[in-house]
Amino acid sequence: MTDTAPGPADRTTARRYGTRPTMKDVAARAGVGLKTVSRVVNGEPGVTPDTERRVQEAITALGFRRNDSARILRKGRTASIGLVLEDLADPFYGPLSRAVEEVARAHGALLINGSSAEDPDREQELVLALCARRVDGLVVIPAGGDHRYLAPEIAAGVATVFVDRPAGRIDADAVVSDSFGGARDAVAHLIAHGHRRIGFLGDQPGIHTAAERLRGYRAAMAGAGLPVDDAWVSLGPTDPARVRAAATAALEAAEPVTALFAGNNRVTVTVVRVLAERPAPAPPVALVGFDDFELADLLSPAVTVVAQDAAQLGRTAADLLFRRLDGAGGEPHRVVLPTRLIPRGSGELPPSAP
Amino acid sequence: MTDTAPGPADRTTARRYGTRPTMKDVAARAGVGLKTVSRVVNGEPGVTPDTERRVQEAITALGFRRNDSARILRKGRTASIGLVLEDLADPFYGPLSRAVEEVARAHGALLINGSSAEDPDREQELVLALCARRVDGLVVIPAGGDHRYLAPEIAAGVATVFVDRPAGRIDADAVVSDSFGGARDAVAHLIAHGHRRIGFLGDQPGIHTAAERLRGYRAAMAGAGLPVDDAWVSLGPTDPARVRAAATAALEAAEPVTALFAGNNRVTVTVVRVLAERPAPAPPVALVGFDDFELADLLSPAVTVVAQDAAQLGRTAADLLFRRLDGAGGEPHRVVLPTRLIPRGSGELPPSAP
DNA sequence: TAGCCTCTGGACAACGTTGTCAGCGGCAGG
DNA sequence: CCTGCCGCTGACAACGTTGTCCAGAGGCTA
Repeated sequence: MTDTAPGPADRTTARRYGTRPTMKDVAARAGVGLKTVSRVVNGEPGVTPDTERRVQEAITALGFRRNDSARILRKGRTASIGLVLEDLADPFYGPLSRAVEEVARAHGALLINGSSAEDPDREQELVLALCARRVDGLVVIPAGGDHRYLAPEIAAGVATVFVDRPAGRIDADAVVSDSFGGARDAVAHLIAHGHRRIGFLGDQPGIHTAAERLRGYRAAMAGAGLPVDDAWVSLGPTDPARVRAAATAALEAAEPVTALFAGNNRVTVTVVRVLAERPAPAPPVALVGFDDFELADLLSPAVTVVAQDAAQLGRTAADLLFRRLDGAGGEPHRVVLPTRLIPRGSGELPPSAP
Repeated sequence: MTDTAPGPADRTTARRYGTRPTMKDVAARAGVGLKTVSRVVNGEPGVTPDTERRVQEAITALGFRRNDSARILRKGRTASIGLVLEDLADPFYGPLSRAVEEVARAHGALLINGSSAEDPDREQELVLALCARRVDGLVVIPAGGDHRYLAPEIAAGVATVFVDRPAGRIDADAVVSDSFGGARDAVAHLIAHGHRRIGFLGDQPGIHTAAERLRGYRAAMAGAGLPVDDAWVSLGPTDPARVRAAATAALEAAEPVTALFAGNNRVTVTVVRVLAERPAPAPPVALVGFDDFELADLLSPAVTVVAQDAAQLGRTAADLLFRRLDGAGGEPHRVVLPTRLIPRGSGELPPSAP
């Protein structure tokens, strides 16, 4: 079958379509040995300028490009790292991914990435596929809560750093934001502006950051001696329909909230929409969102947020990863990056009814 | 050196840290042949349930994971595609990248991506690195204007599809939006609302889409018999400082513009800021932006845009790529996706002075 | 019981590269 | 003139997997 494929007329260089020249071909054409070609390609010393020139000519004439799969197989290092995140299309992960890429690039590595879509099975599938590719290291934003499946890989030498959320049921490096503290600050900010009935709309409770932010919310409320009505709190998927329903429920509860704390940027955006769409006589509702987002300052009112630096998160994780790859040992690190409250107006609205 | 590394005490399974078990190890432990392990790992038929069980046990006991580098070397296909774009952190490219990833996933392929940062050299470096990895196909958002360096790769069988902008100086598949038509519609819309002095702020003129949008702008102006003042038009990098300066220049020209057409989402966002910051007595200025963006509808005024579907762009390109990989031949395709004008208010403001 | 067929399992080469090692000149010193 | 060394080059094995091919066991038929 392959032999019957039409090839170029030139018998001496006849190759099937899709078959690339190898160092052997280059060596034959240049009239040198295989290893000499390897030396030239890798810039190793010990090659006469004349020989080198002949090899270079053969390389360009044949359009040779070194096959890195073979190189990787031989050398054992792939010069690539894997990044598993939730959704590349989420504006929170774009900058994070880019930051990881830049660090990788500085270390001469390529980035292979995949979206888990917040599905633990898909996360595992992706991670193991990356391990099979023998990536040198992994940066993982966990979707699942159990990463014991990674233990053999880590033991085998795949450096792994978790970002945004810690690993589940194994001890591993992690770089996270201070979700608890940020959430507590956000809610305390609302309380300081006179609110007593504050709602919390968050991501799925299984997600570590969501749970931490809920904990921060409860801590702030408890700290101020305020009760929390079940109708004010809702955790779940961040699709607009669910968030809309949850926001509406909190706003129309028997004891309606006068302020909302949104657990991440997806939720915040939907809440902004809900608040903007309320019919005219509705009283203004205060809002603080976790995660900054573009144009938050140009909405009216501008949206007060607890900002975390996604790029910094990615950079820190990647730096840690490469330090591990360079041989840094020691116990797993847990790095916690601070968050920053940015008051812009929406969080400073007074409660509409006492 | 390697032999002096501390290893586990168990001599029978002693391996250097970082060395993984191979099929040979599994075969030895299970007491079967190498090929039998291969059969089990790949789910090939012809293995008794009992043998299969023994092999599976050995696999889990040793923590074996197939080395895909070796597999790739042997099989010739990598089941991975490369995506080279400008900046993963740009909200336009996130969804595009995700869409490409989903299509790749449906075909069992991984996605390796890299950001060119709009630097032609970096683009070439990335593309060639991906070719050396023997990706099966490439999706490229070109930064440079000359892709002749890719010709040997394409000839060697690397399927390549360009997205968002066509390839330069080679004939290749491309999937683009109708920049010219979209821009013409946008400007025509402003003209229909009474504007006669309309500015255009675009990306660098070397970028195909920027040039096309400029052409659309000029076509619409010429079509309405309107003159274009040089002070109204500015193309260049999209960093906020430059865009601010350009916008200010157009707004404070001898003949100030009453409307602005922004050439992409980065520019639009900065223009929105500039307009929002103008001191009170300043007359309102109409605005239409190329590219939709999140929350555009919630600004005041809401921003009228020419929307292009980034995800659709990516999906279409990836579909085309995999069709090529599945053997679809024929001349290079040029797919042009339509744009859609979404009136929201900012484009419908009347000119402030006749 | 001989012969044939099926089914399972294993030996071996090959993929394209790099590391090791040995050979072959030429040149300087004795 | 011989010895030893050095600079350049190439032969060969190995990396871990898969495809090809063959051997042996066992069951069936004649």
